[in-house]
Formats: sequence, C-alpha cells, structure tokens
Amino acid sequence: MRLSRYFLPVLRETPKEADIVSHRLMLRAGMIRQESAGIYAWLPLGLKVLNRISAIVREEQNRAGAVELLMPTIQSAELWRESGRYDAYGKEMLRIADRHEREMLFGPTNEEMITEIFRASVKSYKDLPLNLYHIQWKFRDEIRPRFGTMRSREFLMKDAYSFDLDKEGARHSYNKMFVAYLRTFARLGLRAIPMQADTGPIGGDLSHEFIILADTGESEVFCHKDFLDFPIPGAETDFDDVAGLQDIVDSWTSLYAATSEKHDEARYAAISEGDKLSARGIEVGHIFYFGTKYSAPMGATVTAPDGHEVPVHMGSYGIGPSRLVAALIEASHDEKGIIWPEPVAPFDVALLNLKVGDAATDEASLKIYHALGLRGREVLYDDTDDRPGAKFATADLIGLPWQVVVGPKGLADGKVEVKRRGSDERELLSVEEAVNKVAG
RNA sequence: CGGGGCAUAGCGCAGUCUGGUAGCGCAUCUGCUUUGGGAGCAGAGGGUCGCAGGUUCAAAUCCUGCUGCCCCGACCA
Repeated sequence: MRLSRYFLPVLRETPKEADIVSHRLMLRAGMIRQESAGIYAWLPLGLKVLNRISAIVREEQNRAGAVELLMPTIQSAELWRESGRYDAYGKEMLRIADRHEREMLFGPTNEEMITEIFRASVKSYKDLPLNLYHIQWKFRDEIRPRFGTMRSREFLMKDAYSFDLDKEGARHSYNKMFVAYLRTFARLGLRAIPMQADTGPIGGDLSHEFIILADTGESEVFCHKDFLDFPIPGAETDFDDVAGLQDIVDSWTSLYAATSEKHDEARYAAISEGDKLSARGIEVGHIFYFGTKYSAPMGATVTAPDGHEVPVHMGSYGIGPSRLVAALIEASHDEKGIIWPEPVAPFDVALLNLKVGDAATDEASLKIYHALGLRGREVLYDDTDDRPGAKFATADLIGLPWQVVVGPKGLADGKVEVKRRGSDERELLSVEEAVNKVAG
C-alpha cells in the first residue's frame, strides 16, 4: 500500500479527551475516531489490527472444535423474557422500539439467542457436545464509558457457547476453551494468566478471567511468578483428549492467581517472597460454566441415552477483540508510539523513501516494495513528499515491526537501512540483503 | 446516577472577568528553496464562537434553558 493513496489521518498533537496511552495512540495513529461517547469508527489502520486479532481468535476457536455462525445485533425482548433477563438486565441494555412498537434490543450478549437456536434443532445427546460461536458487535450502555476502546459501549466480542449432556462433558468443553484461550493470547504476543473468577449463583471452580499484565491495567492482580514461564500448549494438542486437557488446565490452575476482588491475602502470603508477583492487569477474556441456567427455563433439552429429556449444560466464553487492540498497545509501546507484535501488526513493513522524486531512491524503494510484496509481506510504502523527520515520526507512531529506510546518503554506498521497531537494532544492507532480511 | 470540568477553524489553545463585529501555533492550498529525526520564506483558504431563547445600538463575551463531551466514584468483555 502506498501511503499517498491510503487513509491514515495521524494527529501530531494529542487529543485532550484521551488520558490513557492506548487511547491516545489509537487516536494519534489514525486507527479510530470517536463518534459518540464509547462508540468508535474503525479507520483503516485500526480495522486491519482488529481483523488480524479476530482471525487468530477464529483459528484457535476452530482448532478447539468450536463452530462459527453469526447472530444478529438486534434481538427481540420476547426472547429475553423467557430467561427472565429482560427485566433483570437494567439500564445497561439498549432498548429499542421498531415501527410496530415491538420491543427490541441491541444485544449485550447472546445466551438467550443461542439457546433458542440450539433448542430449535438439537434434540438428541448424540449431537453433543456442541460449541457455537460468533464474532459480533455488542452494545452495553455503560454508565461511564472510558479508556477508548478498552471500555467502550459498542465493542466487538467473540462469544462461544458450549452444550453438553452433563457436567462432566461441560467440564471438558470448558477445558477446550481454556486451552484455546492460552493459545490465542500467546499467538497475539501476550502472556495471559487465568485467574479465578466469580462464578455467581452456580458456584464451583469453573470460571476464569484471563488477565494480561500491563502497567496501565485497570485492576490489581496477585499471582505466582511462575505463571510467566508456564508452557503454552502446542498446535498439536489433541482437544478430544479429556485427561490430557484436564492435566493442562490443572497445571495452569495449580498456583495462586487472583484479581483484587477475589484476592486472598492468606494464600498469597503463603507464596515464598521471591515468587510473588503483584502487578496491574487487563481482563481480555472470561470463560464460565453456568449449567442449566438458560436451558432449563428456555426448554433447551435433549433426549439422553436412557430416554429421558434433560436440559443441556452450558458454558460461555468471551474474548473482546476491540478491547484487545487497546490492551496490546498498553502492553507494547514506548514514548514514540505503538510497537506492534508481529502477528497483529497492520502492516509488516514501513518502507520510507526519504527523497521522493530522486531517481535512485524511487527506484530502490519500488524494487523493495515489489520484492517484499512478492514474498508475502505487507508493506506500507511512504511515498509522500514529507520530510524525513516527519516520516520517521509517523513510522514510529504506527509501530510497524520493520522499517526500511531508503535515502540518498545510504544509496550512495548502495545501502538501505533496516530497523526493528522497538529496539535500536539497525543495519545497513544492500537492497537484496534488506529484502531477504525482512522477508525472513 | 452523585461530584467536578469543558464546548471558539481538522488538532491544540487564547480571547469571556471588564460587550465593540474573532485570533495564535500546528495542519491544509499555491509558489520558490530545502531533503537522514515532525524544514524556511512569501502568499492564500477555512468559523452559523455547541444549540435555542433573552438583554443591548451592539453578544464568543451578560442572563435563562437545553445538548454534547471529558475527569473522579459505584458497574462491566
């Protein structure tokens, strides 16, 4: 992509409404634009990141056996009356009337709808287990939206829903998502730690929040330091291996980890001094088992092997890609701008032609641009006639993992400069060497 | 919802107290020069001063009402 043909409205100055770093940088880097309180338009650069995150989430959901569908954003109030949540949900739910004065709502979550879809078609235990998910916009009318897309009113969420015959089956379904989440966050370049979460009226130990550590995180967390080095389950993990998955979950839950709300001072004190880790964190995922909370009142039943009809055991599993965009920035930036982890970077390479119009730099830049494109790297080619300083500043701000700098001085010696964003590594290489280096 | 604050050009702000017909920096456009860390000079364009009333010869400025947005707290992926 040529920068001159792209839409990248970067801001030189910091908008005054943004006071956390990810919000500031997302606005300055031209990723988002606020349209209302807690409601954002995703500009091209931001959308690319959002889509890359969603793609990784999707791959890992599929790997774990979940099946994608897409439910609407608008739901009918009737459905929510079945579960009793229409009145229980309160003002967080955005309620809408259509032209016939029918009561509708913009979905804050989809338990009711997925239960309705399930019960319409699934009647036998033989069709279980089943896990259905979608990645869809949600709306929760937060009292006070803040922190940009970290806590917005409209947000993108991957929500998966599992259906099992009994609690044992549901536990395995839960474990599948647990492991999928470990893999998902690791692939995004994050270290997420599963922490015991509130299970509500259901009780038990089947609810975890996945928290990433970031200095600017909103909640205080306490855990054993060993979590930082725990191994991530590999791509070859067999998700149908019940005992194998349970072992992974057991080891990942064997040590103390809790947010301040669930913090147990005594258990934390029991950790040896050098192994304590107290930090700030951001919740990026939440999984829980809720049994027959919706299936029973809504009549989502299957016929069991013994011929009886039983309500299915369900769980739900959320990840917020639009929050993750901000969380990734909170976890990876410096004073100059964003430092994207490679798997989610909107482009792989920033190619800076320092003197557009100069025959030598134009030719070398185009050669690199095309060669990297052929090698499957996405390049943002800065072919604008800005001055070098402005180009460096923009490239640092938007944080692409590689920078290739083509200037008249270097080219006089047949060299271009290759830099890694986020480190001081820089090398002077020939055009061919630079292409090979960056294309890996 | 309680408490605090803001609204003037795309962004950041001054002007409001003390009413006199809107300004600065950056950005944008034109020209020339410049080209390795947010260039220089010259010129230009861009505003129903958040909205609606009111007071006044005259309102960004004073009065009344409304709206939007931000921050702190209680709530959330």
